[in-house]
Parts: sequence; structure tokens; C-alpha cells
Amino acid sequence: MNNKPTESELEILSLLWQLKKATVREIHERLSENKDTGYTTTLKLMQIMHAKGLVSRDEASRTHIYYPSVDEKATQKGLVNNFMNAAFGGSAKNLVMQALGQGNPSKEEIDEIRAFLDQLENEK
Amino acid sequence: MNNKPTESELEILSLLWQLKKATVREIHERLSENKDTGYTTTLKLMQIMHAKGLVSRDEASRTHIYYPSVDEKATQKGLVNNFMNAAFGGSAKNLVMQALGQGNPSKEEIDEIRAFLDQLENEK
DNA sequence: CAAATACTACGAAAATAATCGTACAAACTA
DNA sequence: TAGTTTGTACGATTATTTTCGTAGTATTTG
Repeated sequence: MNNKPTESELEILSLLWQLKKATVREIHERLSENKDTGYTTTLKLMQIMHAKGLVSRDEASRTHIYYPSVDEKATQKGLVNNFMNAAFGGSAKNLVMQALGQGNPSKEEIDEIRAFLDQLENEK
Repeated sequence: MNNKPTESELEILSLLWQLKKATVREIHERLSENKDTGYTTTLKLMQIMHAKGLVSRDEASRTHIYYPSVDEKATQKGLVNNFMNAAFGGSAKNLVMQALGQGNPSKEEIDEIRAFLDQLENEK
């Protein structure tokens, strides 16, 4: 299953990962907060994603309910790997620092990252 | 200047950031280590990038010399921001941990990241 | 019930990106 | 110097992604 989502598909997938399940309208409403896009565009994208196997859906009632059908972590892993290579010459450090610099993480998140760094180091 | 590079352009830009300057052939040679692409394709891409203002070039001799003309950090910043939103719902922490998990950073790099985290925290 | 509204399906256009062939000129090389 | 190689330019094609209109049903509402 070689299904790297496109940018637009990814936005939808992200929402689905977050919401666990959603209708086209729910997704569309969220999307249109940030960008100007038509309902049938969102619908079509979700249909395409369904055809590709990125999402599954329950067609029992007229308003279909969509679910993510690819694993969040696994998908992100592939994307990050790709992105890290393309934009940062493969350097995790550079990507990480750039992301931290603008992501404005909370104290709690910073601590989590610290813990993760410790763990990483121990494995070496 | 609203010039978000495409995936392919980014590969070239990354090489230019690294090399500081290069000819089409040099770039092409590096690119074709990893992927199967024709020389004129690389040339065309670089010409497009030139038209977009992503690179500049010295045309004094027949073999043009290309230079990056957008700032590495600034460009990365935009890309990370975009990517973080699209793939990680805007969560720096999640992106960072995913990147660390597979980027295999060295001890030195881990320490640099720690220092950066301390600094971030102090700013709060 | 009739009209308005909310859905899905899907073809096709529009926009974007990537690839390549061909033309033509400069610079080596035998 | 003639032929081969190395370069740029650029149009055109192909592939991919995004957008949207239209058709046809179901559902809601006045």
C-alpha cells in the first residue's frame, strides 16, 4: 500500500486522526475556517481518499461517516522522513530546532521532549 | 516574494545551500545518484527556479553558475510551519518526537537540542 | 404535499508540476 | 578542421492534484 497522501488529503487525514470519525460536512466546516474551498471539493477529495484506501466509511445512513484507515504514526513517519531529507538534508537536529523555534511548545511538552532525548541517549 | 519551492525544487535548493554554488551538471550528478532523471529535466527545473527568483546565476561563461537566492532558514521556517500544520495538526512536540525517533541524532546534537530547550523555557 | 435543503456520485476542466525532445551554439579533441 | 561532446533555451507533452458543475435522490420544513 503505497499511499502517500497529498497535501490536501493530509489536512483531511489530520482532522480525522484528531476527531476519530467525521462526516464530509464536519471536515468541510473545519477546513473552510482556514481556506476558501467548496463543499463538493472536500467531498471529492474524501471520495478519492476512500478509493485509495486512506479512509474507510460507514455508508449505512445517507450521510456517510468517515474513519482514518491508515495509522497516524506510521504515516507521519514516512512523511517526516521524506520532509527531513528534502528540506533539511536529512538532519533531524536542524528540523527539530526549526520546529521548536516556532511551534511554541508548553513547559509540559518541553519536558516530554527532554525525557525523550534522555531515552534516546541511553539507547546509544 | 511568495515562493514556496516544490518538492523537486527543494531538492535542488538543498544542494545549493550545501554547496553554496553549483553548475547544472553538478546538481544533476548529485540528483541522479538517488533518482532516475534526465539532464534537461534538471536544467529546466533550475531555469524555472531562476525565473521564480529562488536562485540566481552567473552567466559570464557558457556554463552558468547557480547560487541559492533565498535564505535557508527563512525558507525552512515557512516549510516547517506548513508541514507541521498539515501533518501534525500544528503540534511541534509531535513533529519533533517523530523526527528524533528516526533521525538518529548524535550525542552532540542531542545536547544542542537540550540547550535550545533550556533557552526556550527561559523565554517563557 | 411541494419546495427548499442536504447528500452522494462523478465527469471534466483548471491549475500545477515534472519530463523530455529538439534546436542551436560553443568548446573540446583527434 | 571536422566530428563529438557539452551547454542553454524552450515548447510541448504527460502526469498529478485540485476544483467545481451537474445530475439524481433523500430528507426536512413550511
